[in-house]
Amino acid sequence: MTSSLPPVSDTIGDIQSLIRRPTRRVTSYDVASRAGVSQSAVSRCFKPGASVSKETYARVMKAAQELDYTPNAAARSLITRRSNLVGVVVNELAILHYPDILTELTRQFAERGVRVVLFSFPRENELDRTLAEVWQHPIDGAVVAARLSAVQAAEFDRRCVPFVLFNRHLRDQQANAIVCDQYEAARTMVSRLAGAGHKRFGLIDGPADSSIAQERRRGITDRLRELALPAPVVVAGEYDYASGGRGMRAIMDQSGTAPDAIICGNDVMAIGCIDSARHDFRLDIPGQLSITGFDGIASAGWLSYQLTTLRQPVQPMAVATADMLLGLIRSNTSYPERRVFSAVVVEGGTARLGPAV
Amino acid sequence: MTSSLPPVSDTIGDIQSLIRRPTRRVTSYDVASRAGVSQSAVSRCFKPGASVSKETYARVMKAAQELDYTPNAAARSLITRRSNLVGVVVNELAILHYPDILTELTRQFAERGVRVVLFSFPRENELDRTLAEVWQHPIDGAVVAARLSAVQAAEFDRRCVPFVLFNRHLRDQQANAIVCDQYEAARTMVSRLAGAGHKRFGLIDGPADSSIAQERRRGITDRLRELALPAPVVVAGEYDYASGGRGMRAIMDQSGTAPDAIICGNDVMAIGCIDSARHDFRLDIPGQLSITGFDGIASAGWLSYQLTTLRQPVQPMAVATADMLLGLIRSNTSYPERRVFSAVVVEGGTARLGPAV
DNA sequence: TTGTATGCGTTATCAC
DNA sequence: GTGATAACGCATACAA
Repeated sequence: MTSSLPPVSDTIGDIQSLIRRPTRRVTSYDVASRAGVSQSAVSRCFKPGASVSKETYARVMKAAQELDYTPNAAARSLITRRSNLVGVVVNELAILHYPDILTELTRQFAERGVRVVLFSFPRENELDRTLAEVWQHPIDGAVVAARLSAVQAAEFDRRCVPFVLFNRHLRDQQANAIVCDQYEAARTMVSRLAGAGHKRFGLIDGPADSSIAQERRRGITDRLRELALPAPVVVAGEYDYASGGRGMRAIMDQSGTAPDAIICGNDVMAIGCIDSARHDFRLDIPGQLSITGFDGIASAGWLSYQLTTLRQPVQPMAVATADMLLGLIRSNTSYPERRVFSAVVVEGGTARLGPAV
Repeated sequence: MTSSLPPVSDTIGDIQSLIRRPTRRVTSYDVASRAGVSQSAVSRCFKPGASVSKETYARVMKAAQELDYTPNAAARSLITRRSNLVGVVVNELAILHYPDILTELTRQFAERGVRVVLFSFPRENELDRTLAEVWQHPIDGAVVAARLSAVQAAEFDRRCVPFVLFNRHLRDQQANAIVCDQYEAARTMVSRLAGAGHKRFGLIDGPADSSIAQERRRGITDRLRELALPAPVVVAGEYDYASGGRGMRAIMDQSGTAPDAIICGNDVMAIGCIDSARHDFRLDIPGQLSITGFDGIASAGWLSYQLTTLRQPVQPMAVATADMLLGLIRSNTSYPERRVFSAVVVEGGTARLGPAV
């Protein structure tokens, strides 16, 4: 054991720990010399399907443990061209309002030996800056839950970074995507509400730059038209709690009276809408007014709300996302595919619904 | 331009995009030959404070843009020993119940040119497995929002991975940490409640393995004792919504009647507690019962709750965390320091409080 | 300022 | 099964 090797163990609370020693990193050579084998033997021991004899393996592992050796990730990925890291590009608001998605994606990737690097951006128009960051980091692929332009998508291809869109489409272009069918979900909700006799609808819409909001809105208006019901009163929202209350008041302002039902672009706004309907207008929900949301977040189930909503199957979608992205990374080929999941009606207590068809 | 260079541009929707070409990556050599300079010149152009002539820089950047060149992160970090990646080790539940922390940390690190790799774990006893993952990845440091044992902390030191504890302590040992003073916060809340005349207290405690819960509990019992008030009725909770309702019912079971005030280990449980108090027991909050929480999450402010709670200064804490960790990474030295922030009382509408001292 | 040469710590390709 | 040896793509010391 030469003196250039780092100490094997360290006393806890040692004075040395105050000043971090510029200790040389433990490399596979250190392990090799300690175990009395070649460096390549050490390398093989850390590769899953390699051919090493039992005893060599044992000696190497013993030495490795004594030295606290872990293969250098940078060196490894330099040669394997794999970092076992994937980027997740997502709006900050999405994390705050719907953390389930990030949590589930992280879990699914982790179960497959891959870690998530978070690229959150505050506003959709800062996406370019965020993407510039993405290229600087050693990721094998990316999950993109953001409105990607054709140019931005092309850059992923040029840089050979496979990606899967999460709940987004690419206009006029194929791309791998995992989506929940927002259009169908919206139509379903309208049908169920209409089935219970609701005729006059309000809509607290999501942000203009949200493609999800657009699809939900389109589904609502299309279905209402088919049912020969009047077009909804639409007011703008920003997906946050305050937007729900503002939207409720705006609808009352415009209509003078409450509609039969208000469909909100997401659960958080629906909750804000309920609170405003109850506190500001003393309305009985769902007696005088039905209110529904989209997403199926945890707080939608709280007793004070028991929101009637459409739950996105987050877990299956995350599984599909991880499988698809890792498939792309491993196979290197891509036949663009969209996997479409359906939302599930949560029959809460904030809306009168007709029977499921 | 030799044929081995990747194509500069690509037609969108091209059939080639269906089968991802195993194109060679663009390296600094490609840029160098295109710009007619040496590889090291290219390298220097991508280093902030390097000495390069205006024209060389311009030619290199032009070539780089034409080729879509980005320095290979793995190769760079192999030599610089920096990945510009930090790990965040955190419980999944924390993300779901309090996503603000992760969002704010990610934002603060991003503003400093560093990205976050997420290491979430489902249960505290799976931390070891998660830490094993941490060593496999090229991170420059870590934020640890988990109960670290002395052995686990020592491993960070041995592996020369600087870390900052977030809202945790290390028993009998110094470590860098950013914390919110939970003990003080708990005492403050008791004082304010006692100041309004509350005498009989209930506590819906956090999980046994949560050090935050322990401190909050200790603050509560200590302050009650000092005020010569009876010890609180304590029931266990798991930090989730259901625990709040269960806790409320358990307290009623044990006491037969409602106490004057129930302090909940976090906001989510407080919300569950409020819902149960109102729905199950028809209690007026805060008329018949005061209920308080901890954290200051977004939904605590919703009209249906307007929870009286203690807000953790998440943003300043995240700033401090980023500054401290990056300082440790850059300086390589460490004089263990704790930066302690105070929680702020949010005078909501779910508790009668005495005057602030 | 610029180019040459070297090394970072692995994995992969060979002979043996 | 094992050990030399050659990449991987960059940053940097040093010479020019």
